[in-house]
Amino acid sequence: MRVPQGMTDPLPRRQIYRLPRAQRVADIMLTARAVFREKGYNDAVIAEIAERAGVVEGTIYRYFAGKRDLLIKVVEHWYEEMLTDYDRQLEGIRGTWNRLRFMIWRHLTVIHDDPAMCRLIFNELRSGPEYRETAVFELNREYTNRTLAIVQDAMDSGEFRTGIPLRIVRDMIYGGVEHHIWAFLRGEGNFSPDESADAITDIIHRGLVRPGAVIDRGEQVIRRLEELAERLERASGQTQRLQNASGVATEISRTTGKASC
Amino acid sequence: MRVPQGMTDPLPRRQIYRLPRAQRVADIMLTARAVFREKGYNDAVIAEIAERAGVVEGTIYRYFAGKRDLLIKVVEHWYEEMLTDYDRQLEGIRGTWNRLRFMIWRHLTVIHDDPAMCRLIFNELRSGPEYRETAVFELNREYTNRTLAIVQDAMDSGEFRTGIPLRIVRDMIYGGVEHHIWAFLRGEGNFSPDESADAITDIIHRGLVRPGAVIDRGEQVIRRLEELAERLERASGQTQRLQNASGVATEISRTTGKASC
DNA sequence: TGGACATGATGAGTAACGCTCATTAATTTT
DNA sequence: AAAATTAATGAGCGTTACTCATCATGTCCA
Repeated sequence: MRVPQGMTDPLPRRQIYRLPRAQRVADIMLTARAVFREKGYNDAVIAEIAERAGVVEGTIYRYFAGKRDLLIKVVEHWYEEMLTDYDRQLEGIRGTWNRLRFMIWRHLTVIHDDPAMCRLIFNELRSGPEYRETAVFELNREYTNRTLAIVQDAMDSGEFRTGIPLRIVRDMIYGGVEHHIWAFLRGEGNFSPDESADAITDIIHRGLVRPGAVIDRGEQVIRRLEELAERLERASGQTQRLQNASGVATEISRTTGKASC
Repeated sequence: MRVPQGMTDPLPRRQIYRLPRAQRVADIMLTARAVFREKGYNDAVIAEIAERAGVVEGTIYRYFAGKRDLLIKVVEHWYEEMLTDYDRQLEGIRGTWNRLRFMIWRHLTVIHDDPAMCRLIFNELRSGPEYRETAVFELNREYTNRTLAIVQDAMDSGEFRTGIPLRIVRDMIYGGVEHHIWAFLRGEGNFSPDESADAITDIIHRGLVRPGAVIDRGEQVIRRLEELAERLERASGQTQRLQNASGVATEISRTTGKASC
């Protein structure tokens, strides 16, 4: 037998609070961020986000096109927040090595401070087919371009040698960092942003910097021999070329020997 | 009105073929590989794999613990296949630069030849929590260790400076490659394994090689000329020339050695 | 003050999908 | 030929992202 239809408790539905759109969106995004952080994208459940945000599932779909859209918005918001003050900090740093080091260190530090969020970006967001339409993509582009500008400046001034595509430099830096922090992102082990930044900057810098002001004669000879070898390799298949190349090598090496030191 | 229960067609169930376990597993894995390649992990549907393999969903779960397990088995199989002949190829290459270049080039080539499969590894498999228990993880370890052994050898011989953690070198190489091929994996644009390998090897090598001042210049010249000789030998494809090339190298080294400081 | 209106919020319902298991039938053993 | 074994089936279940008809609340205006 049920409770008779008295005045009391005809509708067990709880009080509904209506909030302005902006407030609701902010609430949901904050909760979603927390849940995504804790569970990752796949294991995060919309129902839980809804409950913790104090709404019902349908409400979320009123403001977000779907789970994926929610992820994107959450990450974009975090990313924009994260990039604040970036340029101002960089402005205060002089010297190619220091500036490069700062960019690398900053990147490492962001990851170190919020691995869960970075995991979302690296593992989930960036795999998706819509990544290029994302604000994160565009912001990231600008961000890495700032690093490349440092390299370009150094090339222009003669400090770095030219001929290395900037794209490769970018890949080595950011790819290297990413690979480096991979285990940490998975919760295995730790790393020091300072030490890692030193090591990575070191390799990159040495890989790009022009050898000592005076290029000795030996270096010149070797370079020309190497170019020659490349040409021979490309045109290889002909045995008779080898003979020739060896002959040339011998001849030049004599010069080198004399001129080195 | 239904068909009366005559002798004809009482069970519309099709003929069931029972295959030996190994055969079934192979069939399913082959089909699964195709579907995963076409759709990616998330969009691949077990029902489709079953249908295309000529079985029913339940059959797949008889041989695989779940969708994830199926992915892992499929990728492991591909990976093992892919690593065949690896060591034998490397054995035939001399000189630090060339050996490094080969490792990088090989990696790039694998990706270039089967991007869909690599996408599965990079985006899906490696994100999962069970990656470290995977055979792919272990194989990958060995694979990268071979690269690090090359670097270590160069450090031992004095060709590379020491003090840079090998881990960082590994990160720069493999992270750099990965970042480099990212757009390609997403189906945006292309890349040349040859050119990319040259550029990446170049930065890494220069980043690690000991500056001329420390090691004596003559030694450096000799080493690089020796590498040159090796390259020329390979380019010619003639074994008998080896004698000749070695002779030249020796001769040069004598000259250089005398002249160096 | 009260009724109309716009819209925030609800929650029951749907489709898709991974996965399970009792049942069926092909194959082997006795 | 019967019994035992086990590959294979397919109906069904639980979960989860997502939809939509309905309801409730705050606002505006007569």
